[in-house]
Amino acid sequence: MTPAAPPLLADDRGDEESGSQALKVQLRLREMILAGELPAGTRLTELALVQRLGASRTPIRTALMRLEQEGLLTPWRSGGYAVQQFSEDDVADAIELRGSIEGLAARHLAERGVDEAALVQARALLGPIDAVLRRRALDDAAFGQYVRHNHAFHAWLHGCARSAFMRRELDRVMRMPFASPSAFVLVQANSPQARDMLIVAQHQHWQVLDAIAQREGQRAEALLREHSRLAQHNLREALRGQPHLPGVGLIHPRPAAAAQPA
Amino acid sequence: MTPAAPPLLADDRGDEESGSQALKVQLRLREMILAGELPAGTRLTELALVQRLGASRTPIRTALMRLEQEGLLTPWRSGGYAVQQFSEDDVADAIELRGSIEGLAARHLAERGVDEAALVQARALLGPIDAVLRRRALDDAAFGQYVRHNHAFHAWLHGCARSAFMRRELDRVMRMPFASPSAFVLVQANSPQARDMLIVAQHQHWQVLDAIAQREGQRAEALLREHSRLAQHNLREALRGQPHLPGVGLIHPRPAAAAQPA
DNA sequence: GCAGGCTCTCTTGTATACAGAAACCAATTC
DNA sequence: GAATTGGTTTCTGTATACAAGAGAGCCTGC
Repeated sequence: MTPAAPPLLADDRGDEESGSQALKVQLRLREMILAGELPAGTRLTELALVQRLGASRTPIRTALMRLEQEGLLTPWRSGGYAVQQFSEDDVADAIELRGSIEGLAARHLAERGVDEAALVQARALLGPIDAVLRRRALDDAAFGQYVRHNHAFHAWLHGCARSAFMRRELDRVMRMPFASPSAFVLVQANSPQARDMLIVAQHQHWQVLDAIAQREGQRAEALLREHSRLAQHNLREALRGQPHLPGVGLIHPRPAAAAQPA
Repeated sequence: MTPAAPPLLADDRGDEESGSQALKVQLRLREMILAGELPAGTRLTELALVQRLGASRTPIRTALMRLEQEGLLTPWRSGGYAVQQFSEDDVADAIELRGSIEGLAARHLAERGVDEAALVQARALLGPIDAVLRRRALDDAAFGQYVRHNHAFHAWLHGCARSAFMRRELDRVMRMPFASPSAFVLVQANSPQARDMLIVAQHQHWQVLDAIAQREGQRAEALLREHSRLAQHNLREALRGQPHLPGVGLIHPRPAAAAQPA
């Protein structure tokens, strides 16, 4: 489909060969989970992972704790972890929560004001998206570019928060499984409405920026909440249409969750 | 002041003698940090903690990772951790974020409706607060009771969320340093306005419940956002008046943060 | 035939040894 | 006197051995 990275989740800097064992295990495990190699509900025991991944228990333990914090693993009643099972409600709530928090951040920005330099910077981030969308038909590369620039715009918004706390939380919310601003964008890359949806999204981007510049806090907040509803739509499409995409297998359409004994 | 637990943060079930080493270390470290025994910016090395706390490196490592996730520790550039430094903006944003997320949850409840049984349960939680506040003058025990019941009411709200994801996030937000619904309530326990503030807060509790019952989502959300502003007020009072309270020493009044070379 | 208890195994929790990397200090040289 | 460079120290990252707890399965007794 696209070059390399699975675009459903924000990729932390292209998977490098280097890095600590713990990081390698963390990335590999995440990959395995999202690829469906480890289905939801699977119990993960440290010893089994030692054999399977070739690292010792210590870095594996570290990686497991990180992935639990990330939300991909859930604690097992008697220690250890299992692959998290997501309901459709889980993902919908995650997306709405992301919209809420980003909306809060945008309202802050509007109410407190931002310097012209930051606005110029943001406009420079939206420009390339306009350029990409100017074409009538979009290929996979174009969608990849959209995802990348979209990510950069949201990252700009996050970076403008006044407190380190808020920046951390916004970062967290963007890393949540399936709640990333670009989640499921590629789902219907080849559908006829795909381009139209990006057109709408980009329009919202510009309006958010305008609201911030005009210091219309309420409007900025409402816009970002609405913005996240596009992701909701994409999620529903992904579940109905193409349940084979990476990560979608973790989402159980109807029942909340049943396989977790604790 | 009050019986045992430091009421600034949500206490996870009164500190038990039992439990794993990792848990004991985690609780002890948190206590030391909030007591000011480990001032903001202090670097924590594993080996030093081995000597100081008597546990081995493994559970100490675990506890440090947990406390980082909790937000009390921040990563040090070359591995390890330092005690997190909070700016006033950090705490203000944390409180507002809590209000936003709780507001979102309350709106969901109102829009989707809750069964009568849950409402009865909630009213049963607010009753005791009414009883406590009926007295003209409140002693420390009364404030302690308020904190406990207040916590229970917010926990009820959180427990009603439809998705496990939302419940997890609400739990998280209540555990964030200084953002707990009862944070800083005891700050001015002996001030003349203290009781009045609790009266207002309790009024808001009832209105939230009413809004949910009437399925007025927007009203429920606005009420909980406003509700969190009481905590904002208490925070400011705490910083101005009594900077010796547990945990307040971690909050640096003006500058965002300077001591973190990360 | 069923229930209770025992044992055995599997898994995590804990302790510790070893290696590599980074920071610090001091000495030496320009 | 300042800067650089070398060694030394300290710290985390990793591997692994040991212990304790839970759970399953089996055996025995009723």
